Amino acid sequence: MAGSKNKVNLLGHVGIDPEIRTVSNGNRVASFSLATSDSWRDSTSGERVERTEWHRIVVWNQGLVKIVEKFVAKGSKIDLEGKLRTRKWVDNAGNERYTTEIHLENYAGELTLLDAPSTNRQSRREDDRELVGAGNRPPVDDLSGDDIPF
Amino acid sequence: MAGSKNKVNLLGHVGIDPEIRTVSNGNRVASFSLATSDSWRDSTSGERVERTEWHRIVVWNQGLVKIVEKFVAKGSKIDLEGKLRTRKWVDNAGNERYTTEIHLENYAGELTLLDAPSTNRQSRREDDRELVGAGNRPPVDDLSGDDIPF
Amino acid sequence: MAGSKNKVNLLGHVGIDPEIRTVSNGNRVASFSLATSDSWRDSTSGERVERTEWHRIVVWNQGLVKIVEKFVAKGSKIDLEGKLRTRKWVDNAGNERYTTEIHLENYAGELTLLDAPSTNRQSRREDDRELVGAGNRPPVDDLSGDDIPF
Amino acid sequence: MAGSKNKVNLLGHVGIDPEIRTVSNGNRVASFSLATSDSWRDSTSGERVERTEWHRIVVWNQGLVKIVEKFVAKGSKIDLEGKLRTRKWVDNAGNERYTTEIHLENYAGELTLLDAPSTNRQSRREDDRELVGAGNRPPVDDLSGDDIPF
DNA sequence: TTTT
DNA sequence: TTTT
Repeated sequence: MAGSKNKVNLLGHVGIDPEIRTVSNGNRVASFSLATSDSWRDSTSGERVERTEWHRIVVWNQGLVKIVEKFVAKGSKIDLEGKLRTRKWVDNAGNERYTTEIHLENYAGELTLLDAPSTNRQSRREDDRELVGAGNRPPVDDLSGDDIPF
Repeated sequence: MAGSKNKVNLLGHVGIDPEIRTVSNGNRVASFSLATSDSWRDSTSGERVERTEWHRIVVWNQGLVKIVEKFVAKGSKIDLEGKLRTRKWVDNAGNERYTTEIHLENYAGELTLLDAPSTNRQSRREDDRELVGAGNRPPVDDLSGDDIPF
Repeated sequence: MAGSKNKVNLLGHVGIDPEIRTVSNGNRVASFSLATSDSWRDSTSGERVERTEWHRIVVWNQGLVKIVEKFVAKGSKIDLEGKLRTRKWVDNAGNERYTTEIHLENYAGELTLLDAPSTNRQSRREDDRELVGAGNRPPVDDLSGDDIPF
Repeated sequence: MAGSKNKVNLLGHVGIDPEIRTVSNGNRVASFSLATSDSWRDSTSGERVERTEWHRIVVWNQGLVKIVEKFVAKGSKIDLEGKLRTRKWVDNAGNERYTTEIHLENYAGELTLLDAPSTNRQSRREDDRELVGAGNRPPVDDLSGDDIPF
């Protein structure tokens, strides 16, 4: 309504079981990576080339979090609609960094399940936990309810 | 067609006069930043809050580059459709970084001009040039024609 | 969510001041026509051709109805997102007919105002009323609340 | 580009094997019906209600016609993007009628196959032919190349 | 990290 | 006329 529009529509495969956290206002937030792929014929070699693009998905809508929890797992094929959001964070060396994510805030038509995952949500959440403290990754937001826009 | 989809639709204002470069295969590439804004009522204070989101746009389609050159300038209101692409680059300190951009590769319906810019493309390209070598910014691609997918 | 998707995105000009009616459950419904245009170069004559397409818009969301009432008029440029719905009706001769409309049911991101209308909603509702009983037009729905899906 | 936009995105199931015709300029055109479904909880009875919406799809792009011919059949699940077009025709009684269709004119990203059809294009074209001359249906276009906009 |  |  603000004379502005910010929409992303992706259809692809989920790369890993979704991670679900609880933020300070008590809401739960689901996040996962989604792969889409482009393919084209190389103009010089004439051969078929394929490139995979990975997208970071963050689900804020509480109804959708429940659906993700129940039905989305590694390998799931889904169609989703969200908005782009670039977050600033500081890495271990004190450098400012930016990570662009796709945020799902509304319920209506933002997530379409296109097939059942191979392993129906028998999540490897335990294994994943190993990764959480690790490395130089963008931290997950732990915003208080105050400044969450949805 | 590959059972996959990667589409972004943005409507907003251009933040700076587009920069146009020539890449090694002779093609020209236009890039600029686009602002979209979200507004919502804060749940605790009840006050109206607004946040601006900046997006990095990269135009590969040669027909669209011409249109950008002629009609798009700082302040232009446009609607565009492209695809998400995250590029890896290395900053001055040798760290790997990632920048997510919106790429416009096709002509059909990917750019809609919604009003005339205030200063009709009297670009400040000279001033901009100062910035090019500078800082810790993601470098522009200078891909050879071989690995450009469009 | 039902493994199905039905979305329309139009950007164009409003052809006539919106008509607002009250349906039997007390809700108000706004409707108007929107024009979009295509242009292309004719392959044989080489001349530029343009065609205007008219779309019938029906706004069910109560918040959007208020916005339409205040800000949308003949000549307004808007971007909207809705879903296709084909309604069956019977004309004066007793023949079954079908009319396809774009329905706006949700608030989020379904209507973007792109400029102020020339005549800021000084509606010609009186004149329009003449047309209501007339002719062989698709009747407006006067559904009870029971079978309205939103 | 013309300051206008007309896009439809549907994801659903194909209702019948596509029909492919050759028009006067030698091009082939594929057409079929696609079903999408909406479901919601009735506000008075509290029961789940579902409604199916049928869409008439017309494929003009020659590359897409080949893909439809090979891979799309009754029951196929597909995602498509096209534009709305309302055609006027005259029924047997001499009355003007209108039919709204979704036209696919461009190749890029307009058709995504989401699963294999049950009966892999063993079309019932013979049976379908019975229907062709029949009834009070909107006639298929047999436009000369001159006035086809794509 | 996904999938075809 | 499809599908879940």
